[in-house]
Amino acid sequence: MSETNNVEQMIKVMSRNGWRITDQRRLLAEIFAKTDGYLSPKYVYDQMTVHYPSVSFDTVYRNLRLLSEMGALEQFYFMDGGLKFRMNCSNHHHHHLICMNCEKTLTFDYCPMETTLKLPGNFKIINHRFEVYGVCEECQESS
Amino acid sequence: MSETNNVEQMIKVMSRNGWRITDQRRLLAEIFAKTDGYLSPKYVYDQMTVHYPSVSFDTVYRNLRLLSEMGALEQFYFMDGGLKFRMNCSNHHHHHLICMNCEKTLTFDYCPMETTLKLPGNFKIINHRFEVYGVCEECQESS
DNA sequence: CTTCCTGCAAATCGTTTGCATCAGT
DNA sequence: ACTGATGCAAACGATTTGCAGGAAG
Repeated sequence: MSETNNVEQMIKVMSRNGWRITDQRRLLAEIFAKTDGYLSPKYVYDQMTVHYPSVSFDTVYRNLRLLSEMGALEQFYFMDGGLKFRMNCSNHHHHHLICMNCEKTLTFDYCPMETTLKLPGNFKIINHRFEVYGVCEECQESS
Repeated sequence: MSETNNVEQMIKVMSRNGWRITDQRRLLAEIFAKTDGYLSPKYVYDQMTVHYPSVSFDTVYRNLRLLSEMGALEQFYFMDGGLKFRMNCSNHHHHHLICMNCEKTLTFDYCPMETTLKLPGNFKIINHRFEVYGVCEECQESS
């Protein structure tokens, strides 16, 4: 099944970059593999303590940062400025549709920069950000 | 001139909401009136200390927050998660083109949500965010 | 004169760092 | 055995809060 594949792929990325595969890192990979959507450091920490009560917050942070530096995770600041991480689907450009309640995240391919966009000034465009926020079907039902 | 108008308008908003007009708040209004673009709390604080060396950081924060709560300022988290404020042009929907060097900000009216946008899931759309980041003409020249 | 605003200091939150110990290779 | 990873505690930056004195209405 693909969850296991995702775990193995993340493990492989770490190995390839010369990292040691510790229990904490394997657990981290599993947590991200079984969730679609952005996770906060706190959520990841809470999940880890379930199976591994002695993990420390800084280990979570360290590994989250290292994993995003090597491209296995995507890093992202939410509308409220909070930092989140998710598995990287780096192979294609995309944007996100985010549930404001459960924070489940779906990707979609439409990109406003692909249209001929008339922008003011003579900026050299470098980057852009486009996200849609809403409430997903399940969260609408359960309210 | 319009800078003065903007100051008077912000002062009026504060008065109308039953706030006292202190020197610090007048100065705050002047700083925002003479700058287009997003300002960080630190920048605002530095500007205030120029004419008012004894202001404290928490007064700046308090007033920035109060001014955005009553709608005179717009609040915004940048790509790097940093908090910024700017005068509110609330009368029309718009998005921003932001210089990554000097952080000057231009507004533009194009909105990707106005097109017929095919999104996955059955989300109830509530909000969206679209920003373009680049380098403005002046900053391109001076590099 | 009353109430709100300010400035100080201290608290808080999220994140990072230094260091001694521990575990993967 | 060697080196990198962990956990602890402490540092850190950004923001918020409690409180006593000071200024706006």
